[in-house]
Amino acid sequence: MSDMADTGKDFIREIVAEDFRSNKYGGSVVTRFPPEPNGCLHIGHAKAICLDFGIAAEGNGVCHLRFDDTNPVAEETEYVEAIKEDVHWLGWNWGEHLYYASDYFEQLYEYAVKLIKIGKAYVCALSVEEFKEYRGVPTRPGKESPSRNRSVKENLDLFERMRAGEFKDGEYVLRAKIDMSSPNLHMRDPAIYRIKHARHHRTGDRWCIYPMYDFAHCLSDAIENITHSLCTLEFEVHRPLYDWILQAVEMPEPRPRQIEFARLNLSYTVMSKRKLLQLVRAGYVSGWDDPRMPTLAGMRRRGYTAEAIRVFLQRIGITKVDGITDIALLEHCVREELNRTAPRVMAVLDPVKVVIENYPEDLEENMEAVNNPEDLSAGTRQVPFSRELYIEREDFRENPPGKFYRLAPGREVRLRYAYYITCASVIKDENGRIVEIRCIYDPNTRGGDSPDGRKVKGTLHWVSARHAVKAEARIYDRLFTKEIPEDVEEGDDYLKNFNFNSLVTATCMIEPSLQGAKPGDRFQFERKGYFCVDVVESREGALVFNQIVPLRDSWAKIEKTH
RNA sequence: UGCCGGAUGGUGUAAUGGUAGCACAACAGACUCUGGAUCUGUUUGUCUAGGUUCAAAUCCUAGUCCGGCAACCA
Repeated sequence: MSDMADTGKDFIREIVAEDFRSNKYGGSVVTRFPPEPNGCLHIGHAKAICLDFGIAAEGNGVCHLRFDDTNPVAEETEYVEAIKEDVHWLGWNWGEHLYYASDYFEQLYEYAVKLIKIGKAYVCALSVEEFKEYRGVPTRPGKESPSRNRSVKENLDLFERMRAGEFKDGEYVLRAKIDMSSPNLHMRDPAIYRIKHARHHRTGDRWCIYPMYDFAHCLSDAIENITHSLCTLEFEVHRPLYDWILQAVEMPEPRPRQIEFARLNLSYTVMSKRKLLQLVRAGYVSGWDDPRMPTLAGMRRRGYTAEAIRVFLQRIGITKVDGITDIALLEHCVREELNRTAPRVMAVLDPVKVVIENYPEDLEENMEAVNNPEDLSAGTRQVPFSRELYIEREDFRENPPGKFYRLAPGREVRLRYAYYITCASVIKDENGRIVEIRCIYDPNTRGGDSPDGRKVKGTLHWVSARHAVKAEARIYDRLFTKEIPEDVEEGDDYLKNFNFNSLVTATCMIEPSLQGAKPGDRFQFERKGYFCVDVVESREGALVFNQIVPLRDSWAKIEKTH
C-alpha cells in the first residue's frame, strides 16, 4: 500500500485509499474490467483497463477480467480472444480471475426468482411499444403496467415458463418493481430479463432468457466480491438501480461501489464501437487492426508501444470532466519513448538521384554511423557509400526560399556520416522534372567533418544507389480531417470528415542493414520519423514499413507560415 | 419544462480556505553531423454575479453554459 498517500492522485484513487484506511472492505481492493465481447478494444478501453488493473496493483489487490456476455446476438468468441490479447499486450494480468457473466446465469436466475418472491419483480406482458409509452418521458411520470400487480404465484409460473421456452421473443419481460414516477427513467420498473431465442457463444442453447446489463452487472460484481466497480459517466444514472438491486436481493455488506469517470475522447478520431465497425464494414479502413484505427490492435500494428500508451493515459489522468484530449499528446509520448529506444537508420522516402562527378566510379566506402545518439551502447554500423546516391527530393531546391538550408545549386551540404558535397548542376527530363543532381564532393571531409573547420548548414540523409534496398513505406495521417469528426452540418455525418489522405504509400530506398528487419521491429528513419515493420503484410525481400509517427518538423512549420 | 453530472490558459490536469503549478501545443532563442533530441525563455487560465472570511479556484446563494439519461444494448 505504498502508493496510498493522500495527494497527487485522482478522485477514484482517493476513494479507494479512504476505504482502505477505514477498513471498509477489510483491506482488500478488487476491481474488474468488464468488456462486452462484441468488438475490438480501443484506447478508450485502455484508459479503463489501466485504471482497473492499475488501482488493483497499487493496492496489492486483484483485477478480474470479466466478459459481460449477456446479449447473445451481439457477442462472439473471436472477440474474447482478441480482447485477452489486447489486455496482455498492455501489460496486465488477470491471473486465474477470468470470468464470464454467463457463468452466473443460474445464480442470476435464482436472484430474479428471489425478487419475484418478495414482490419486487413481475412478469410484464406489454409490447415494446407499450413499454415505451408506459415509461413516460423525463418530464412526465410513467404509468403502471397492467401486469404490475400480478400475484407472486403467477409471476413465478410465468417466469419459469419464460425460461422453459414457452413464449416467443418479446412476448414477456421480467421487470423490477420500483417506481413508475421516478424522475430517473432507469428506476421506472426496468426490464431485467428478456426472452431471446438465440444461441449464446458459451451457453449454447441452454437459455432462451437473458438478464439485462443492469441486473447482471451489479450482481456479478457482488458475486465476485468486487469492491470498486469503475465505469464511465453515462452509467451515472444507472447507479441508483445498481444499488437498489443489491439491496433488494439482500446482498451482504459491504457491497461493491460504482464510481464513474469520464471516457477518453481523442481529437481527429472516433471512439465508438459502432463507428469503428462502420469504418471497417464500409471499407474506409482495412480492418479493426488498420494502423490508422484507435483500436489497440491498430495501434499495435502501427508500432505504438504499450509503454507509450500507459504513459499517455497516466498523463491525462482520471476526472469526471467530459473533454477531448489532443492526439498530439499521445504522439508526443510515442516519440518520447522511441527517441530513447529506436535505432537510427537512413531511408529515402521520395528518392532523387545524386551523382558525385569527382567520386571514382568503382569505389565503395563504408561509413561508420551511430545507431542511437541517445544510447551509445547501441553501437555503430557501417553504411556503404558510392558515386551514385539517393537523397530526398524535398531536400533539393533549385530556387531555395529563405531559411532553406539544404541542397541547392552551388550550395554545399553534408551527407550524414559521409562527405560534404556541392551541387554543380541538375538534369531534367522533358517535363522539367529533376532526374539527377550532379555534385562535387570534398574528399577531405570524410566522415562528415571538414578539417578546415568550415561549417555547413544542412545535413542530408542518403542511401547508396548501388546498395539500396527497395521497400514500401506507408505514411499515415490522422483518420479524420476535423478535430471533432462528429461536428458536422445538419444532415451530414462524421464520415464526411474522413481523411482520404490518411494513408499514402511510397516506394522508398532503404540502407542495406535494414534487409534483415523483422516484423514488429521499430526504427527511426533519420530526419523523417519512426517506422515499424508491418506484422501482417511485410515479407522478406518485400519489406513494408508503417510510419508510427513522424519526427517533429520545424522546417515544415517555417515553410507553411511563409 | 424533469433528473444526474460537469465547468481552472488552445488542450489535458494540479492546488482539498493560505504564492494558481505541471504536461502537451504555440512562439522566441541557444546548441546540434537528424531543421530530431536537448536547454533557456515567452504568451495564454479559475464560467458570471453576489455573499462568508484577514484570506476563496476551493465554502454558501442565484444564474449561465456544456454533457448524459426516454434499447426487451452494454
